[in-house]
Amino acid sequence: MTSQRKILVTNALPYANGDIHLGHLVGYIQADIWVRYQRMRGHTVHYVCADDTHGTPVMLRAEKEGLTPEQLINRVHGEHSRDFRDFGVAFDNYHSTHSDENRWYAEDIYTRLRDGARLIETRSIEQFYDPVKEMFLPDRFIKGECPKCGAADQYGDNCEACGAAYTPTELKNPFSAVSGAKPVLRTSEHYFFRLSDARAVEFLRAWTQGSTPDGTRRLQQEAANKMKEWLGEAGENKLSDWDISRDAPYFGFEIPDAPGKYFYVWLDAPIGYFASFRNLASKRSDIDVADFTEAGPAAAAGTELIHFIGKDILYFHALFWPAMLHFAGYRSPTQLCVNGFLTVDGAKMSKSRGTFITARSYTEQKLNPEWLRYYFAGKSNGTMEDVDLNLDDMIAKVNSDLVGKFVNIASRCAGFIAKRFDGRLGAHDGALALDWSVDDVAAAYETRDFSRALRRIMEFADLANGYVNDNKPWELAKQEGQEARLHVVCTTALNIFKALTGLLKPVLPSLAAQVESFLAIAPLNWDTLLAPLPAGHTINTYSHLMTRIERKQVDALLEANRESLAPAATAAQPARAGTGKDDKAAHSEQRHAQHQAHAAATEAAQASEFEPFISIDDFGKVDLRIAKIVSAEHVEGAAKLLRLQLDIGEDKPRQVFAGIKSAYDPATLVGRLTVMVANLAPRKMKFGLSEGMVLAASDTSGDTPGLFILSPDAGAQPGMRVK
RNA sequence: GGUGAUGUAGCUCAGAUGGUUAGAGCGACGGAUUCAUAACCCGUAGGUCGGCGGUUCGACUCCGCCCAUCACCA
Repeated sequence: MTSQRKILVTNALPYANGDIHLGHLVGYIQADIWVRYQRMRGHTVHYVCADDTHGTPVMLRAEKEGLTPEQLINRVHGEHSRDFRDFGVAFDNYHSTHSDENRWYAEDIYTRLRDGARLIETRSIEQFYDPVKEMFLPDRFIKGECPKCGAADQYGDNCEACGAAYTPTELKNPFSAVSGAKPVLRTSEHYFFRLSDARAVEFLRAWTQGSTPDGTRRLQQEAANKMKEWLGEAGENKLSDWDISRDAPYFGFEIPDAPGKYFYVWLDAPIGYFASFRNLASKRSDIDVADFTEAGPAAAAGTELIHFIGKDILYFHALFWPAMLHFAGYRSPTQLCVNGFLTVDGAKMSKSRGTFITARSYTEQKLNPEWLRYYFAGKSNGTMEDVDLNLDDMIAKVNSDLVGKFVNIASRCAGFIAKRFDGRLGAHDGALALDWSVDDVAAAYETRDFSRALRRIMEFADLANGYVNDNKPWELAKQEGQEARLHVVCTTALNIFKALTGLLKPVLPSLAAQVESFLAIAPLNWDTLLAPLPAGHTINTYSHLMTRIERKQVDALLEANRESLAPAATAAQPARAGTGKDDKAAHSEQRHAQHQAHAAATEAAQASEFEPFISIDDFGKVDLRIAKIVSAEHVEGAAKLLRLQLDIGEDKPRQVFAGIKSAYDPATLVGRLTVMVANLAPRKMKFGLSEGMVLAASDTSGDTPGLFILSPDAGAQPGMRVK
């Protein structure tokens, strides 16, 4: 650690479709803090990112807005750049995957994989094609009825009603979410990266479990375990080849020697790291790109490549990406730093609750970005655990730590220095040497356990306030002959304040800059932060460094992000027609932003209160019957199910599995009358055939617990039709 | 359904390799203080460490089962 490190740090590329929100910022802020810390230690860090611009969702969204994809991604690039800048996320370069550099790298890596490692092959696959729109449809753009449970309006990859996974070709009555047309099966030649090749599997097994040169794990323990799961035991081969091509029309790069075939967006997305870096190097004279990107030179130069990503895209960064690089002769990543998702007040971000908070709304509501940086840092411990944004906690934490403790030190001493000593500092109190052991703060920063770092730093802050309290400068100021002592006490407190500022600087760069200006000092680094300022040094006039968060500001923020139920309902409508915001999710359900956006869309659909009208004929299709519960019993091995035998006036009772175990003791159910759907398609379950469904009420939002089955009034008989 | 993670005071979280009365910050309450945007300082109360069982002289810490939450996979 004594020698100077040379590190290329990247953040996951946000997709050029949609705003940056607080969920994104968790990972960016963590990376930015780490980068700033490394620089304070004197290491060389190049910190790059870019917009991820390719793929069907961007193409369709641009079309919908009447723009070319280039126009759309240019606009979004501006928005994203500004959002990151506002939150102090200071990339050296923020580029785009739709760039010459990226095309060059994508083609180079591809051809090396094809001609060198011979890991590319083509295969014919059958895929749904939209004859109206004249394009092949990604899984998420095909909807239909679930082949397992028959639920309507399900996506092409899995059913949200029963959770079943399947391929789009298994859907019943499929339709294109783009045009509504009935898709037809068409054969197309696709290009595959042969991840299942023994060389790739062997390489990944070693790579994922490996360590960085200084001995830390390349992947966090949890991530490494997950990879073991995906890779399987030695000898096993659980990886399948990766389809890296898409047919025209597609917004992306055409594959060399393959007219009409385009690189799948996830092929060129991580390559964007290199593209952005190369673009940076083209503007600077001090960077040798090969030292960071090519296997031989990188090893010789001892450079590091560190990716900060969300756990949703671990798969891409721990399997495809390192394998692509390695077998194309590029250097593979040194380390992956994986962060969890953001929840707000313990729940997924929600548009109806206003907790799907965009970066822009945060700054527009005049909240201080460093509040959020401090709070996120306090919740970051270097693991893949989800981070919860508890708004009340954030208010308390920021107000108490930053304003009450930290800023207060300067605030309570600066006046004396200005008024009594003309802004000149005195001697430092020998009784309070700044011989703090900041090594554990350093170690905490290094391992991205920012929460631990902040705890230690706040202990130092308590020390300072205790010192001021014990020495009572306000009394010294009134006493004859205590001028010198007053001078020492206030100077010492400000020296402590300076040290604290240095320690907090990676987290609070803007506040630190204000303090550096106030104290009239050069930018703080790790080696200078503890040294007391020399006696006689003149500081500037103190002005308030940070205000408190007020509850009403947070409420206004939530209000600004809240989608009322009415718009949420209308938003859900076009989603059914396939032109709504679910487009976003189509890019890849694995993606962080999309993942959360999709969760919000789902939630919005649920919050939409009622489904659109159906006709009486539609209702007539549902055969509801009064059923008598003949028997009820637990099902061995099932967590939620009860096995019911229901008499509906037929020869023999129907067997139905009902997910009501949590709410009902089987013994109390026997003999009861309830209502069942008698013509629901039978469903084969692990425990046997389920021949219907009993009706039960519950609050789908989960706010009100409980599950309540229906009962008819007295007099109803088993088998009676309900309508 | 499978796999993994998590479950510690009202809230947010710490608690190496098992060992006397389980910690911090915030909040609450009481006191002190007035330099500081009611901040700061001192103190008090609060937890059967998700539940049950096991291993052990001894478990929050190890093992098993169960419950809850979350994630991934199917």
